[in-house]
Amino acid sequence: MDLAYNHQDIEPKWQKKWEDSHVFKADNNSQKEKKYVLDMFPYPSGAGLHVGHPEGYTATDIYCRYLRMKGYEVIHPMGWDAFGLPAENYAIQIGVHPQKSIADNIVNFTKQIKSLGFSYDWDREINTSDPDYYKWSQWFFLLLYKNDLAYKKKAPVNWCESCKTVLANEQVVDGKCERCKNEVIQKDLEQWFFKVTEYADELLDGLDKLEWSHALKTMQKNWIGKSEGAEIKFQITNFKSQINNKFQIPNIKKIYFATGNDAKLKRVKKILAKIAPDLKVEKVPDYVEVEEDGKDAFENSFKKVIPYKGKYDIPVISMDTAVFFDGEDINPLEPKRSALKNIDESKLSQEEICQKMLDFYKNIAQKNNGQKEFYYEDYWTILYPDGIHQQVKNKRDYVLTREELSKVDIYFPMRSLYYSQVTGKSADQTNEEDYFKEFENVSRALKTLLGLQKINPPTSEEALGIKVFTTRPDTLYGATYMVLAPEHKLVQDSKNQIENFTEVEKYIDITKKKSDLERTDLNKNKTGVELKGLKAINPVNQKELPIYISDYVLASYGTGAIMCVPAHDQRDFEFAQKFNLPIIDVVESERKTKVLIIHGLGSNSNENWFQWLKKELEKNNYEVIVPDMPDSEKPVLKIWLQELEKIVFDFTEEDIIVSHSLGSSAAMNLIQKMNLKINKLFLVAPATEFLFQDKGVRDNIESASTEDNKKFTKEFLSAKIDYKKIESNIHKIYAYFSDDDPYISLNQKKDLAKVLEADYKIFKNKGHFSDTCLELPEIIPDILEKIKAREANGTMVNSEEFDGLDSEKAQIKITKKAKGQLTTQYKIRDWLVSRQRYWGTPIPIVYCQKCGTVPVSEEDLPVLLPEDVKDFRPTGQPPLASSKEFNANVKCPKCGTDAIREHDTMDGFVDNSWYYYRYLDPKNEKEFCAKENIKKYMPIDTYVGGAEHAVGHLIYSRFFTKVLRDNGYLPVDRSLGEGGKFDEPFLKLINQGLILGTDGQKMSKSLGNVINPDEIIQEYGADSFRMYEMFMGPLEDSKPWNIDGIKGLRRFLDKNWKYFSSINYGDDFSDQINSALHKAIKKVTDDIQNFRFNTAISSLMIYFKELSSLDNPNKVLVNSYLIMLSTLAPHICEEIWQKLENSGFICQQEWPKYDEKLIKEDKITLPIQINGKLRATIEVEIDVPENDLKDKILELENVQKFINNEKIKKFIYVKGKIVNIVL
RNA sequence: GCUGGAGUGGCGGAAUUGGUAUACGCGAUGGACUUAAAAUCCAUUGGAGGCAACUCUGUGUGGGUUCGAGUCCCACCUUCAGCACCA
Repeated sequence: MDLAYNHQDIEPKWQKKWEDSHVFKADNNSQKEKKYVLDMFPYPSGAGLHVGHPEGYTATDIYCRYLRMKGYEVIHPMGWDAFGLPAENYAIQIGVHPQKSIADNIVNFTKQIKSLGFSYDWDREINTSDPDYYKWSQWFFLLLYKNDLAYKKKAPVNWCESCKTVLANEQVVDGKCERCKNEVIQKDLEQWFFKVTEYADELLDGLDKLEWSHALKTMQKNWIGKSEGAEIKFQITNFKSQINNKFQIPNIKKIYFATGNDAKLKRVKKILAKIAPDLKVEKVPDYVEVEEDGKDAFENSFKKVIPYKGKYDIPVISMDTAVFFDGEDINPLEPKRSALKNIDESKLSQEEICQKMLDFYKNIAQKNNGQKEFYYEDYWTILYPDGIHQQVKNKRDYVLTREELSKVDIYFPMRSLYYSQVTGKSADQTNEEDYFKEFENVSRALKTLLGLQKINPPTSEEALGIKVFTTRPDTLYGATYMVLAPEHKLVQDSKNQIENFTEVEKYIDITKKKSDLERTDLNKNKTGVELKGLKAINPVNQKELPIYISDYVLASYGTGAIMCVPAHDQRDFEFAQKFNLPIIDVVESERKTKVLIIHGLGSNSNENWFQWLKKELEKNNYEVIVPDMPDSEKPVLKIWLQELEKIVFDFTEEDIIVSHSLGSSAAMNLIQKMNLKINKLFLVAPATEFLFQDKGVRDNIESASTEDNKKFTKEFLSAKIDYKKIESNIHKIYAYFSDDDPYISLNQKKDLAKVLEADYKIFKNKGHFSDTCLELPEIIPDILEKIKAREANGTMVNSEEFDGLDSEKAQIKITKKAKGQLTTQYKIRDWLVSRQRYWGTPIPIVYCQKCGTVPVSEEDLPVLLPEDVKDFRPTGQPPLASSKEFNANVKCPKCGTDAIREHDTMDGFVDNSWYYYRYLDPKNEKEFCAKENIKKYMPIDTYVGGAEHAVGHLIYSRFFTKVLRDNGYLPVDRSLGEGGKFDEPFLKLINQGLILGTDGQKMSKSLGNVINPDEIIQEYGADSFRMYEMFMGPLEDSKPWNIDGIKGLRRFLDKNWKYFSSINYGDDFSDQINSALHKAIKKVTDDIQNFRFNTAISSLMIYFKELSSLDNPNKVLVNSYLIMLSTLAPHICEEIWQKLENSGFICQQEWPKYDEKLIKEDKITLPIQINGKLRATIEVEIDVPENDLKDKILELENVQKFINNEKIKKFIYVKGKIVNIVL
């Protein structure tokens, strides 16, 4: 055997041998139990591998090698997340095509990764930028599209007019473009989204069953951001809706309206004339009224329509007008005919009838197990130019089931087209003015109809008004105004109603220009504009509320509008202060606010204005404490503070301290010492250390005080005060001075007020606020002044019949009264997947003149990314628009006419949301992955990667997996019992920590502290490198790189090499070393299973130290050890294994087992404590009984010494652990 | 501001979950080998005191629970990460 350990020979040699023998190949047909261990695949950047990458890879590699030895079929693949911006930016900079640069980078990465000896199954390598791969990314897009989970909508983006491009948030600096310094605007652009929000609740609940770190789970929880609350609608007074939106109608030129009712026709025509003047609306010429004779007629007509749907591909539109049951009309607008006919409707408002109807309806649905829903249907068809029509009408007693409804393309309620929700009358009887009041509903329905989009049926409650979401419906009586997001639809819709619209528009413009940073940076400084001319009505007390717009309300959360309760919400409070809006308390604390009054030198509780103030405040329900301070003629600060601490120990941020003269100094010392956090501090003629900075004042004190006074005052005031701390602990400080105060100069007043940021008042002729000052009325409003919102729960006040109720209990009751609904809101947004970039997966959509947005059919996938794009620079057009190849010969998959391709590509996160499925079947041309392979290997048992993907990749992947589940692509999971489907891709997830630079900072090019692994592997070898990275500390922690550390591990391997070069298998064996071996096996096995490699290594070192004292060690002692070590340092162990003339690969050996009996020691060193301090130890049998032990211990010299003839109170003996003698 | 982590020698970090604090490694100091250096081997290494046996002290700070606390509870300080007007 060679004397020198030469890693440069050994490592490549074994890497080749492993590869040639396919030892790490995962067999899809294996009968062994599987383990899927996955690393987050890297983006192959030009910079190459960085010491952070191999940390996670080494951990999984050790774990996989262990699992294989344990007899599992381990799948452990590697691939490339190759699409992404850096390659494209590189292309812009250097001019190398991304295809080329990525291919080069992959070669380099592969070389680097392979040099570390990882046990990947390279046959499964994937590359997301490979057409064979992204074909299936496109397939996923179509899957989502089919499920209504992919949609296109306008979204605001940062747009630079001069560069003609979308900018990322980081590229916007001070509201200006980073490059050209032009102003950046918020522009609405059509973007593709994935509806992650649909699964928000499930993504949240699913977290519970995952073995992820607590930190990561809470991160996802926060990101999803569920909050429970209520949706409440505020009606708007004097609102006249304006028609100011003209819709683009791309592919419908004429509509036939099938009706016998001329009033309806007239109404529709009128609306369409305004929103789509070019569209022709006609009555179906050969229209025949269908008899109103019940179910059969409707069903027949319904059936007649369906074939047309297939034949001409006509969208069939169904409209709900009322709810029916068993032939009984329960249309609330026609109550006489309804199921509610026995209710005396004359006493009920329309809304109340609606509520009754809804309850009635829910009741029925419940009786039917929710299976059936009941709709009364009117029926429409719309026709393409010169197309065919069919129409069914007015089947008043038909019960339409959900299945039937599903045959219809578009469904939406359109009651308002027929019945006015304002007047309750039918179309024929409603005058035009009333009916335009409902324009909102009607035009929306028509817009949907003409745009051929599916929408959710609006609820019957959704008439005019502002809907808000609130988590505090209990505070509804305290709402004093409303705020809309500047982007709120109502603002534009009520343009003509708003008297100050120019001002409003200006504000909207300004907020559009604000970058996100600006919007949040200035978040204390609230801005906004009132919408003059509009008022909202509080649904519980009918009070009129002003409406504002402000950018502190986000359009993208909740309903984009809020009710504002300044008394109980800090943000609303700040806004209300600024705009002078009323603040009404509706939730009161159960505890009285406390006020402590501290008197000054030589004074007491009865003097001056204190008792007066006490009485005044008690009238206002405050609890006032005025203590007599001890020895007030000769005050000692320490003693005062002791007294005061007893009083303020339970003070909260609600409470107040009023202090006078020397008492102010005591108050500040008290606050500082106790770190007391209170609401307000009043400093009345405060005597502080400032006093002595002015000679004039010093003289004044000299002359006015007795000798005793002087001495004590000086002492009292000499304590240092940390004004900054006091200022930060108190919400507001008030300072009162008098112009003729003999002790305090004007300068001090200013200095003190400034340093404390206090509100200060200067009174006339109040002296030192002592003898002459009997009352101080000015203090009352300051004490009563509200300076922050009280957000806690409590008891209801000012809330009519709810007064006295617990605020939490009032939530549901008040919501009910407001006719609101309990709802849930999420912070998570739909996932914007469009990128106006080249290097990504093309979105498989075409736009057809006739058919609109059409998905590319599956058999035409992949839509290839063209190679003839030369210029990647953003020009306003996405790069794909400039490709000839890409845009030639595009036909509509539906009608075959010319069409235009979607030019945006997809976010790279789409590609990597499903890659772990592709590994299971990387070459499959028919499916993204064969079902049986999913069944064999999913879900992933262990997933290791960086925490930076906590909320992106990990949420999106979970989302994709849930979509697959809902579409039947996931097989039953054995571990979840019969019929159980797995729907979480990553059961256990481990985030490796960062490896920091030697300076303890994050590695970055600019800091020049990046460590290149190549050189280190070159010098010390992959085995040393792997072991060092694992030995640095817990995998999940961040820790700095230290080159000296690796030397220690190299030293350890050198010692191993040297030792195993010098020995032969022999007979050296003892119970002691055998016990050590079994201990090591147990520890290493446990540690590897729990990814605690640092301690595994340390126990191997400890064992090796013992082993290496044997000249001819027993074979088991050596081989068990080598097998364990080989997971960490595979190359050197293979080499030693071979040199010791063992057969086969060490990586294919069986993992050693341990015997619990051999680990147990019969003798231990028992520590002996006296009064909890270690005083002696004793060698004993492990389970020696107390009786045998006690005397022995008491005889020990050191024990005797410490007991020192004292009585033993207690003798505690924990078997096998410790003895503690209590004296 | 909110949420979640983390604070242990000169450094990276251990501590069987409440039972001898500082395992293992690095560094440092002393010694051996060497003409010398490197490498290697041996010894020492939390702080203070003592010739020594040994004693006191010590896990961010201050309290508490316990026979016993790095570990549990309360408050605070520092630090890292994520979110950030989410109604």
